[in-house]
Amino acid sequence: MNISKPIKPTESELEILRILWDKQQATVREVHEILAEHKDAGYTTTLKLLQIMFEKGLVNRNDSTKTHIYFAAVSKESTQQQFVGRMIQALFSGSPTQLVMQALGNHTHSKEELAQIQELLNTLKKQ
Amino acid sequence: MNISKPIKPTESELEILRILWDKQQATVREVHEILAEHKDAGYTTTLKLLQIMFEKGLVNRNDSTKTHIYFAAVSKESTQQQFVGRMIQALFSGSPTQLVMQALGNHTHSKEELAQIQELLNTLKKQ
DNA sequence: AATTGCTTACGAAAAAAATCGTAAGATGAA
DNA sequence: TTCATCTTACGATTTTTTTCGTAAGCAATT
Repeated sequence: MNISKPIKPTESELEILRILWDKQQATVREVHEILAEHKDAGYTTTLKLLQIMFEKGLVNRNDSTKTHIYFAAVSKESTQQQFVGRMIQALFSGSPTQLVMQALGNHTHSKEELAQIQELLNTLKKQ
Repeated sequence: MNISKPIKPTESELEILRILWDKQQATVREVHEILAEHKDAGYTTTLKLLQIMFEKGLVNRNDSTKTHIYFAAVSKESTQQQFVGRMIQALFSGSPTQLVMQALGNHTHSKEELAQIQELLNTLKKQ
């Protein structure tokens, strides 16, 4: 059980994690190619970032092959939770409800999505 | 109409904005005293931060008195919106619903709060 | 074997953010 | 007036994050 305090990914690290969550695994080049679509930094920048993330324990890698393969070492869910919690503290006076209201009221949701939220809400009300 | 792109406050700037939103206005010393409860940095650090925020347009100040008085120049609401939007993009694949589900399901809400959410949900469903 | 092109490692520079030290002016009390 | 205290301004340092240049190894092709 590794209950060490969660490492907070930086902005750029988050971009990379996003890619890894999406693809499950990727080489530096693959990550870099995707990043390059939106921002422009050199290949070694991406490499270095991945290496730092590896040291921090944000990602794992398989280096049995010459071209290493990287995986996210932190789950999307726990990272989401970490950031949402942070945001609730920093911007919503510690009130999760206020965040829900804001995300619900100021963004569009399809009929199906509203139904999905309703379902969760029903479950919560029963407790 | 000032539609210049929103300045993204840094972590420390956010802490200060929080105080200003709460108190409406404050002197550097007041802000500093409150900050000092939780983190420890010198007075001039707080002063400098406020000065930088003033240059960026995050706060305004009344300097007609020797001891300047600072106000938030950006609203809590728009800043919340900015950060929530960012988070939806960065961590929830652009889906506001997913954020709602997470904030709803993984945090506790009182009976009254759930009712409040239900109310908003009803309004949205009618549209 | 030599060349080309890819890879990792790694130190170091650049940029951004946070912190602090010091000077100088104002104010009020001694 | 003089001293102590508080204030702002501001340059400089420190710390964190991001970016890059270069060296060295490996593999395929010539």
